[in-house]
Amino acid sequence: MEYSVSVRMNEHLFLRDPESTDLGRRIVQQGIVVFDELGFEDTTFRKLADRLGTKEASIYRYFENKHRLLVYLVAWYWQWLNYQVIFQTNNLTDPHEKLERVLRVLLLHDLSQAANGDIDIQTLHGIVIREASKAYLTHHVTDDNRQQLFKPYKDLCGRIAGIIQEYRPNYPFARSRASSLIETAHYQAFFMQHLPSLTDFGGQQDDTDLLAFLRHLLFSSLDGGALA
Amino acid sequence: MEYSVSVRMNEHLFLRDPESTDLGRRIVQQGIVVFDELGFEDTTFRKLADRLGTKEASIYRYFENKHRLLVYLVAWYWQWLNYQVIFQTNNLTDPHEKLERVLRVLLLHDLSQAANGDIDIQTLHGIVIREASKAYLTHHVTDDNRQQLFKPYKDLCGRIAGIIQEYRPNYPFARSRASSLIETAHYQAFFMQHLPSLTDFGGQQDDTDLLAFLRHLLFSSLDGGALA
DNA sequence: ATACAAACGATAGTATTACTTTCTTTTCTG
DNA sequence: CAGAAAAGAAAGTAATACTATCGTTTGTAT
Repeated sequence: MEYSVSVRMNEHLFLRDPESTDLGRRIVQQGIVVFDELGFEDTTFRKLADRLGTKEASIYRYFENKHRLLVYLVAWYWQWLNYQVIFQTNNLTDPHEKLERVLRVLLLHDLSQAANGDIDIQTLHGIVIREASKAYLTHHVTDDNRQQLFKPYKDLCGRIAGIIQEYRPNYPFARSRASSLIETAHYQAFFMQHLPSLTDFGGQQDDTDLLAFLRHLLFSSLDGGALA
Repeated sequence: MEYSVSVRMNEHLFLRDPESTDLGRRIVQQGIVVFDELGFEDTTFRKLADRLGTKEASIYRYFENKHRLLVYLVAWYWQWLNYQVIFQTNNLTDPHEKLERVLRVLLLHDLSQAANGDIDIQTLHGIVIREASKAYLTHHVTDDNRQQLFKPYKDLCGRIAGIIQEYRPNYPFARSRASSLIETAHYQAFFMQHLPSLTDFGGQQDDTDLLAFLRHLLFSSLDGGALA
């Protein structure tokens, strides 16, 4: 069973394609490790270069700056996740069951073994939870958007919104419902770990309760009654 | 009618209380303007100092760094909002009506005139939408939390969760529901403005539809049926 | 009115960051 | 095996994120 995805990434996401060379792949792989260990703010290309036994200048040949590296990693994650959603819902007919699978994919349930080459999905998931919103919460979001940097995220939202429409054709907020589902899954996971009093599942390792919350929130909004 | 709130802010939020001096108040007031114009990343104390006709060193006497200034502004906003929720729901008995008011407060409906001294609430609201999550999405969130920097946010969530419990005593996710309500209100507003295809109210000025979405999402989750 | 402290202004200095440039050597490819 | 692409190495620059010191102003208590 080979899950390896080799989707082509948008050219604006890098200066030189990191998938094309050994150093490039190591930058991405160790980039994930360094972001995870130091956090986005404290990460520098210098530190990453030291860890790779190379020089800053070499990394700059692949990515304009660390923000672009983050955007690349996050985009890669969304593309991978979109693929997982396709894979897990393809053979299903019941939209309810499809949404159930989407929920599990978002929490990376049963996907840890879906290893992909040298990318550590679990660690990348953690980075997405803590750092992904910094990819778009910038002053230059409009320029970045014009360069299609967020297309993978939009594609994933679009796909989930499509399933929502299948499940309930008259629901008028499919896109917002999809994006809020993804976002809610992530910061609730963050709160659960770091600011537990903002959740009802404080300090748990297991995300069974988080899944229950998301499931109830999703289906009650779709099954529920009166819409303005 | 005087809305002016003079709540005491947590001492860990600053080095010297900015409310105690003229320069301090101007740092806060112009800090909002500069964060709004340049965004958090491109803001520096140097630029803020230039605009104030003072020096970096003077600002450092009030705030350890710009992250702390952001945390201060965001905390101020949550405190102010919490006060508004209290004010707007105090005389009400119907929890449904209370939640309706909460929704409107979150979107700053009918509050623009609730001016507060030299703080521009509308602009601060914009900063909270774009930058607030950077206050806690850091590597040092646990230390910051230990210093109670996020207490105002927690207090607001706690208050809203309390109203949710009043409305539906058996709902098991009141805290998560409250925090996800606040977060959803904010990034949907951000998406609406900057990444409209992630929402169903693309590019609108008016947030009537956003309010409708949030209302439906909230009440369907609370009025809805079966809970696991 | 004066004395004392607190606040502010002004200057300078440091380590680090976020790059860019250039040139040489290695590695890959046809 | 020739040429191109990639990587290594060294150096440099402007800006950032502070810290330290010291003199002057301003506010406050007596």
